[in-house]
Amino acid sequence: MTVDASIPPQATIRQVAADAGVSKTSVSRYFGGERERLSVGMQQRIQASAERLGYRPNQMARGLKGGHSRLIGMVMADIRNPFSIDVMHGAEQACREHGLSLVVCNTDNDPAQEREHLALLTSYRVEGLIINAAGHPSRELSALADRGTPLVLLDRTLSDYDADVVALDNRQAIDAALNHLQTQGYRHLLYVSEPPSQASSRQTRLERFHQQLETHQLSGTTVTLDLIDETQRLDNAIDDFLADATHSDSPKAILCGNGNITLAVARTLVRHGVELGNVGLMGIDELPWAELVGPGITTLAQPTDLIGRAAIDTLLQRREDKDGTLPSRHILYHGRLNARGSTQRHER
Amino acid sequence: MTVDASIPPQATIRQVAADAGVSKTSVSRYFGGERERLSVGMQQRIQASAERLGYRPNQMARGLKGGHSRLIGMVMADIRNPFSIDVMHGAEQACREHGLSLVVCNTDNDPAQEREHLALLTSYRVEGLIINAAGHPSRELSALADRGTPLVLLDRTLSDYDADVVALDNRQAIDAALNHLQTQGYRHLLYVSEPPSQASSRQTRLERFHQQLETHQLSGTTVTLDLIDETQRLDNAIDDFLADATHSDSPKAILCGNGNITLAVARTLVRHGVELGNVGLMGIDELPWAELVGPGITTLAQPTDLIGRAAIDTLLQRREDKDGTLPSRHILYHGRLNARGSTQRHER
DNA sequence: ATGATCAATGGGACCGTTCCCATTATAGCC
DNA sequence: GGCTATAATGGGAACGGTCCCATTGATCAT
Repeated sequence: MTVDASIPPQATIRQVAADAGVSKTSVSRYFGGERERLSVGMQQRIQASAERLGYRPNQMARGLKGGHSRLIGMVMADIRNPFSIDVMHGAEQACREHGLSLVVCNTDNDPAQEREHLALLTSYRVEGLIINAAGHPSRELSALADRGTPLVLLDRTLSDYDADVVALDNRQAIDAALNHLQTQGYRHLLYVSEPPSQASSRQTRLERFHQQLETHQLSGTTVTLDLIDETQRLDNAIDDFLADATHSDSPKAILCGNGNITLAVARTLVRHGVELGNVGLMGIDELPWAELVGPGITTLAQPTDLIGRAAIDTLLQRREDKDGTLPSRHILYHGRLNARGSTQRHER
Repeated sequence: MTVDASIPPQATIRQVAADAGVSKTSVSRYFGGERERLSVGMQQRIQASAERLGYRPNQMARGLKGGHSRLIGMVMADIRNPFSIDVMHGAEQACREHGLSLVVCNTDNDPAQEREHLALLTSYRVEGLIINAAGHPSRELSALADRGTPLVLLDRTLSDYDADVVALDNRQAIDAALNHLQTQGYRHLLYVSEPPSQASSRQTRLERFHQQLETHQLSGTTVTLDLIDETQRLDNAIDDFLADATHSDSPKAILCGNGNITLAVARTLVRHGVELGNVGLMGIDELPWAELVGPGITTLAQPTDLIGRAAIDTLLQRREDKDGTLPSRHILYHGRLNARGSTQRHER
C-alpha cells in the first residue's frame, strides 16, 4: 500500500453543506436524528453530496458538543478466561443494537492496570461502565461513579458499592454442585479456586462451599492458588487429597471454582492417570471441550452470552434513571447442570 | 448506588488554570507532553490543582484539534475462535504500551457487520486498523485506506490490497502437518475447513493441502462447511471418510483447518467411539485442552500472542511512514509441532 | 550600548459538530 | 384583514482542548 501525498481528507459537514447548497445546520439535522424536519428535496441533495464526498460524522466532535461519546467501557479481569469471552460477545452484540461501541480493557487481574484503564476510559468520557475486575474499588472508580457514570458490576460485588450486579448465583451454583456430588455418592471433596481476594464471586463460592458441607453430609478441604506460578502447588494439593488416608473409605471428588481451574485440574488428573468418575471431577462453568475429556467432565454452566447482554441492558436502564429512583438490582442467573461421566462412580 | 442531583461535572482545563492561577495553555502543556517547558513552580501548582479538581483530559476534545484519537480499531471475524482471543490479548498489551486503546469489533464472519463496524471506526477517526475479517475488501475499507489510515491485515490477505500482513505461514503449516502425518504412517487424509471464501488463510491452507498431497505420497479429500448449521454434514463426511472402502488399506487421518474445526471433529470422533491414533487427528492451532483428549491431540501451534503484538508494532511503523517509502511486508510466523497420541498409530 | 537568541508564559483562533435562537413563508382561525 | 402557530431553514456561539503567534525578560556576543 502506497501512501499518496494528495490524500483527500475526511469531508466535513461544512463541505457537504457547501456542495449541497444548504446550511451546516441542515446537514447536522440530516445525520443527527432530525431528518424528518427537512424537506424531501433537501434530504436528497444532502444525501447525494454526502455520498459523493464520502462523508462520515466525526464522533469526537459530536461527543464534545453533544455530550455523548457513544462508548461503553468494559473492564475485564482476564479476557482469556472462557467466561469472559462469551460475556464479551453478548455485550458487544447488545451494544451494537443500540449504536454504541464497546471498549474492552483487560487488567490481567492487576489493580494498577485497572486504574490505568479507568483513567483512560474517563478520558474518552464513556457513557457507562461494565466492571469485572479486582476486588477493591479504586479512587478512579469512585470518581466515575460519583460523577454519575452508570455502572454495572459483572460477576462481582464491591463491598463499598450498592451497584447493579449481573452474575451467576454463586450460592445456588455451589449448592447444586454439592447436591450433585452427594447424590452421585461422593463424600469427601476438594474445592480448588483462583485467589478469592481477586474477586468477590470466588470468595462467595468458597464460603458457600464451607458453609454447606455439613448440610450435605459431606466433608471437604480447599486450596486457593494463582495459576500463573503455582501449578506445582496444585499438583501437590491434588496428590495429598487423593492420598489422604483419613478419608480412604470416602469416595472423593474435586470441585473446580472456574474454567481456568477445571482445565488445570483436568491436566493434573490426566497426567497422573487418574480415572475420572473413580475420582469425581466437576467444574463451575461450561467449557466447549468438557465432553471430550475421558468420560466427559461434569459442569455447571452459566448463561454467559445472556449475562453479557443483560449487563448492557441493565446499564442502559441505569443511564435512563435520571432522577435516581431506580433501586440497585442484583440479577442472578441460575447455573445449569451438565452431568457427564466424571461424576459417575463405577461399581467395584 | 444513588445518583446525586448535585454531581460535580468533570473539571476542564480552564478550571484547573483558574485554580492554579495560570493560563489554559500552560495546563495543556503540562498534560500534553510539554511539561519540561514549564517552570518547576508552575508544574507543581498545576499538579496540585488538577489533583484537587479530579481533572482528566477529554480525549475527544484533544482528538478534535490535535488530530489524534489514540484509538486503534481491530476488526475480528470471530472473537470466540481460540486464535482470536490470544491475538487480541497480545494486541491489547502492545497498544497499552503506546498509550493507545484498542477498539475490538466482532463481525461473526458477516460482511454487513464488517461494513457497519468500519463506518463506526471511521466516525471515531481511529489511527490505525487491524483487519481479520471477511474475504472481500469493502468500499468502507477502501475509503479508509485511500485516506491514509494505516492498515495491517491479520491472518488474511486481500486480493486488491498490497498491505502489511502478519500471519502464520500457512504453506509451511500445511507442509509441516503433511510431513508429520506421512512420517507417522498415515496415507489417506481428510482435510476439514470452515468456508474458504470467508478468509484467505483458509483458502491458502486448502490449496496447499491439495498441491502437496502427491509430493508427500499421500492421497486425500476435503470438506468445507459452516459450523453454525452444518454439524450433521460434518458427521456424514467423517463417517464416509472412515467407511471409504477404496482406501481401506491406507491408514487414515483427519487434518483440521483451525481450532473451531478441531473441536467439532474431536466431538464427532469421540461420540462415534473412534480410537484416536488408529485414526489420526491433527489440528492447525494449539488448544489449551488438546493434551486432555484421549491420547492427546497433535497440533500445529501459532505464536498467537506474538502475532497480536507484531500486528500493532507493524501498524505503528506504518503510521510513522509519512512519505510512503516503507514497502509492504508479509510477516509470516512458522507453526510449531506439538506431537501427541492422536497421530501415533498402534501396531496391530 | 545594541542586537540576537532563548526560556517562559499567555491569548486568540481553530478543530467538527450540536444547540439555541432567529427569520421567513404559509396556513388556519377569529 | 390581522394574529397565531407551524414548517423549514439558517447563523452564531459553544463544547474542551491544541496550535500558533506574540510578548517579556534575561543572557550572551559584538
